[in-house]
Amino acid sequence: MAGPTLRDVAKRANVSIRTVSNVVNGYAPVSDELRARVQAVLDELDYRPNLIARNLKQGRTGMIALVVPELDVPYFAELAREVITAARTRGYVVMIDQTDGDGDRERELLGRDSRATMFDGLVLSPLSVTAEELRGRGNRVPIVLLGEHIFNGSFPHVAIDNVAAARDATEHLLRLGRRRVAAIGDQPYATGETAQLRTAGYRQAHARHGLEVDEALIVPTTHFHRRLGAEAMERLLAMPDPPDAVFCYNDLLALGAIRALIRAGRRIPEDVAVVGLDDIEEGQYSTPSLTTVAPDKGEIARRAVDTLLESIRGEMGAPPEIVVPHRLIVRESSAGEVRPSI
Amino acid sequence: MAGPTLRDVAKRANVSIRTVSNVVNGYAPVSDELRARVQAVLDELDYRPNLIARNLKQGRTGMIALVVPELDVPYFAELAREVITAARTRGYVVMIDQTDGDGDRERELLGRDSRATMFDGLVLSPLSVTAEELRGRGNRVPIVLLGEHIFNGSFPHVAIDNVAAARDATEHLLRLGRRRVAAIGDQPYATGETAQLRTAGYRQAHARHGLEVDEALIVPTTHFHRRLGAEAMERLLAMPDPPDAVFCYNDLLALGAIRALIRAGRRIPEDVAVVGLDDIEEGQYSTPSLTTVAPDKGEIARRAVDTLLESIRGEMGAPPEIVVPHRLIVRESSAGEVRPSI
DNA sequence: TGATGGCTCTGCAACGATGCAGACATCATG
DNA sequence: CATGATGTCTGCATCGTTGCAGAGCCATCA
Repeated sequence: MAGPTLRDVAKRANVSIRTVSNVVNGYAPVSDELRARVQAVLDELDYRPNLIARNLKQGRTGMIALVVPELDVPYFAELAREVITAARTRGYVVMIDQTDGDGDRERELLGRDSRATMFDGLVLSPLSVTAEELRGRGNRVPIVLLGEHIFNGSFPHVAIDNVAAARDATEHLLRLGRRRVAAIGDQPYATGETAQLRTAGYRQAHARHGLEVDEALIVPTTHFHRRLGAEAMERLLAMPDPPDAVFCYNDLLALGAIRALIRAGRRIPEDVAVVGLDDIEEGQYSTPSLTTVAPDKGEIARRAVDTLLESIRGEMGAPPEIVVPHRLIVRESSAGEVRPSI
Repeated sequence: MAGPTLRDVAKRANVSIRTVSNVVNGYAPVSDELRARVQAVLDELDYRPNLIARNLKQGRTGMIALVVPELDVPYFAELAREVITAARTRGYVVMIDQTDGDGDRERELLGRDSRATMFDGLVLSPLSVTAEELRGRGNRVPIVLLGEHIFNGSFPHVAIDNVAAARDATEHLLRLGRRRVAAIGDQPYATGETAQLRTAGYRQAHARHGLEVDEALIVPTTHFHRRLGAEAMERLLAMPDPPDAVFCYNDLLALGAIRALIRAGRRIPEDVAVVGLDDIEEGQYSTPSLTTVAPDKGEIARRAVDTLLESIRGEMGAPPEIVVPHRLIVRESSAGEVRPSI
């Protein structure tokens, strides 16, 4: 199973190991004649460099790790794709791991037996691990954080402006004349910073329009999955004074909500308009297609990888807080007629 | 940046490097007193083993690579999740790469500069690379193939029975009384083996029911994406005698077809019943929810990883052809009333 | 002719860990 | 007391590669 090494090639070609290495890498000058002879033996034995040995010598692996909560959540799958692509164009490959939103698994990464040392850097989309934990564990692997946890400037960090994104989504609904706009996805507890930022944006939009927020219209969910979106929508529909629009904190919640609305016989957007956030491809083909706030995922991935590589090269000053643009994409789920404002 | 090595710890604790290694690994007996002293220094310096060096010495990395066409295609995302999970429980981590269905990128894997040698094994879901190419390149990394390319027994191989799966889907529609069942997704060219197997199953179902296949109802597509499913459906609807059911070769095509049907004002399943294949989560929440043939993805992943690990340990005889079970899941897109057979 | 420089090519050491064989001390046994 | 067994601990070699310093050799030039 084990292939030939530089030594095997050297012996067969009657040259030094070093010369074979030079031929393989094209580093030092080698006469054409000798190069041809060595190359012939390389071909004959089908030599492949042992990358592990090379990595040890050079102190780098050319691999970065991407850690996300769940790879089969479309947002993360689409993001992972972009990260892999961005890394590839920069000469890196990507190991992917999932934490299943399990804080212990996130912390494992920082522990003594973590495989993190095999990677030149780490892109982490954290759910529950805190900045203190990250800092405490004197981990030696450069890290870039993704997503929207609030980190106090200790780590480089790439995200959209969540407050603005939620405000844009909500204002879109208010401008359409909707006056009872619900919000699905708040997470009013320690690890729910992202959700709380979105709730803040939702409130800002109301404030800008001089409207009171009906607290009963803010429905928390423990996760951002389709089923929970559907359940939340059902609860909203059971209210005596149900909403005429709903802003869901991600597209999956929105697609679940749409499903519940259709099952309940409501028309979208005539009876209830729906807006999501993430712009997953599924939302383009759902019925109705989904209005959403689209983060620039390619840009998130590229900035994250670039920042990580800077950090790996030791070129980084203060950890940057990178804000990536987003934009509202209006589709059928909110494109219905505008009702007259009161 | 570089952390302390065994040598640093040994020097500080006044013991041999070897003893520190023994403490770290718990290999050889070390007296309690000495162990405690060494452990204290390990903690003090926050020693982390250099996994690359360990890998070099042991000749293995504990990493396998998973190569899929597109990670943001839900089927592959869900499969990747299962592979990562299966690998983790067996002590491995997973590097993921995408080929974008580009044959050259698949072949790169086998080339001289491939990073494949960094991994203990490779799970490959090939689109265009052939068995000959795989065999030709004397690659030394154990491989397991996923998906349904026909490989002539040279490589271990995990897949569902595509003919049976397609037959089950088609028969389901025929049993509902549908008589003009279309097929979307044939690929009548070299790299379309999977699609061709599904077409064969589609024909078998018709034969079993003593029905002729209307060749005009078989619509090929170059890829298995939503947009192409919608376009194919539009073409079918434009026919003078349009279908009353459609079997799509994967769920994305089916979801695209559903989208086109709704836009055209057709009722599902009353006017046209739809069946997909893959059982991606999205199909549970679409409107209507999607009848589909579900491969056991967890089993595919587990068998693939187990087979790969056997191969890595050199315990493999003839390369196994593993067939994983599938089952039909009936949902709204085909659950409408049964028409009387003619 | 001898010094100089450039071009090739080589051997040694090192990256940081582990396998192996053996050294040494201690203790029990005949 | 000699012997062997046992339990700890150590040093050397090694995994396959690359960095470094330098050894030859030839041509050039004064």
